Amino acid sequence: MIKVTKLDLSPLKTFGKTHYIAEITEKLEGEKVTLTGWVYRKREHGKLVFIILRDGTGTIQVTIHKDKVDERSFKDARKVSLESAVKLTGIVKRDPRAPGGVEIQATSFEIVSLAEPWPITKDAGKVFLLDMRHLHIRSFKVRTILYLRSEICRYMREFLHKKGFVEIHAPIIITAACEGGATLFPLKYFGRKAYLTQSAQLYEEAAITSLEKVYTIAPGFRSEKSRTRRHLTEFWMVECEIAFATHEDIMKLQEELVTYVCEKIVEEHEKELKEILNREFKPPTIPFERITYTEALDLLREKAGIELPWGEDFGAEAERELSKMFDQPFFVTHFPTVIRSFYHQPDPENPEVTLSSDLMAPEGYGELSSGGVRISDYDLLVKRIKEQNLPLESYSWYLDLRKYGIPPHAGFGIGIERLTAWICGLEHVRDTTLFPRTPSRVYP
RNA sequence: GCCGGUGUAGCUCAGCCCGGUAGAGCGGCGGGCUGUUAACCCGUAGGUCGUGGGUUCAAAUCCCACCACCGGCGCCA
Repeated sequence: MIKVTKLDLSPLKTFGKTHYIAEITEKLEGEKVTLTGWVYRKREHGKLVFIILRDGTGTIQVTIHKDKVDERSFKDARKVSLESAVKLTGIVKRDPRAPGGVEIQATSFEIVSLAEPWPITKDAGKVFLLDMRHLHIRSFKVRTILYLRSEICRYMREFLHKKGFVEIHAPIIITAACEGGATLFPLKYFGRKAYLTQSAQLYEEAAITSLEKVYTIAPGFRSEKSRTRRHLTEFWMVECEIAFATHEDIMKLQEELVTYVCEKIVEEHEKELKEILNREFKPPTIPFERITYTEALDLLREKAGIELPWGEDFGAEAERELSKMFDQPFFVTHFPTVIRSFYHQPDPENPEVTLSSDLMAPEGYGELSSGGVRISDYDLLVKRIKEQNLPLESYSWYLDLRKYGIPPHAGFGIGIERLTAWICGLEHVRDTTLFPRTPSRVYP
């Protein structure tokens, strides 16, 4: 039997129910309870019908004997189809034959909403399940992932508020690229060109001059035909930006944040992780190892036989191999200036590299976050924008910030789907989303 | 955008090489069963074989084109 953990079930009970399934224990033996939910399994045995009832908190076996309920209840129980919404009343009974040792012996049973034959069967393939995503999200596996994603976000907010961060909401509709290179989704905006944002970062850089430490949990959009298990066209990030911060400051913050989230997940949800997602997960310990980009190239050459010229970004294989060399998250720092976005601050000691870092997950999961120090100097920023052939006029307000007292500042963005996929041990980031968006899928 | 693969019943697939009346399992529907654990037993319905063209007496099968999707690469969170 499945039971969720750490969910406060007391505050809201509706529709006449007396309990949620997770609350039904041996201690309630003999008590009369009313439950609502969905038919998860059904087995008919003539005068006896077994129903495994599911609600948002778990499952429990219900027995409906012909002789112990009224005629209409028994008729409903025989007729009811999988995933129909139902309401029932019965007595809690201990019975070793029941899964979990406790069952409900129904005294009445009522169909609230009769379902058509359920299209999802044990043979369903992954494409079909995505087509049926609106129905498949009822499964315990999907439910658990979506729930843990919610918890991951809650823990991130919890942590950031403890650290004095202010949550802001940056615009989703924008007029210019946040970074060069990546393609934006265009849209019509009353006769003008506008786009969907790919990052809140530039707006956060404005916000820190008011609120000092800000973060946002928001979607980003990339119109790239990426066909990988790490990309979606619509994805969510937690992005932090801090005034008067150094590169080391944001790396420390990231390792504390990620560790906090992982510890809380294991502390409060290890059972679901193990039993439903089959995931053995150990929270990382601080500090995370830091290696420079140049050291990473050496490691790849020595340990994986992958030879990359200095100044070239890691490919998928290199990133995966590097990721497998560690057993907990680690930072790769000081990426070459030529492969980083225009806003990254070059290292004053060696302008060939930037004060930037990617946080990498172990086990082949690869990049979780990307961050660094932003350029505060007006002239340098103009130079970098020109070097990357970006339209200067698009960035005029962003450049303007550099004229009006912007301090040294730094920030980072963590991919929520990637973090969730790593913690839950999933193969594909799309499995962490309610309705994934990929180049080939905008429906359902 | 590039490389590889797949497309046949509601679902998962076989049949294709070697052309000759379209198959299985699961699910559905009808019936039976008072202890099942994604029960079991009996019966039954269900198909423009991705689309278009070609070869042939005959095409799911051979040829050509196109489309859709999957896996990987590139791009990145």
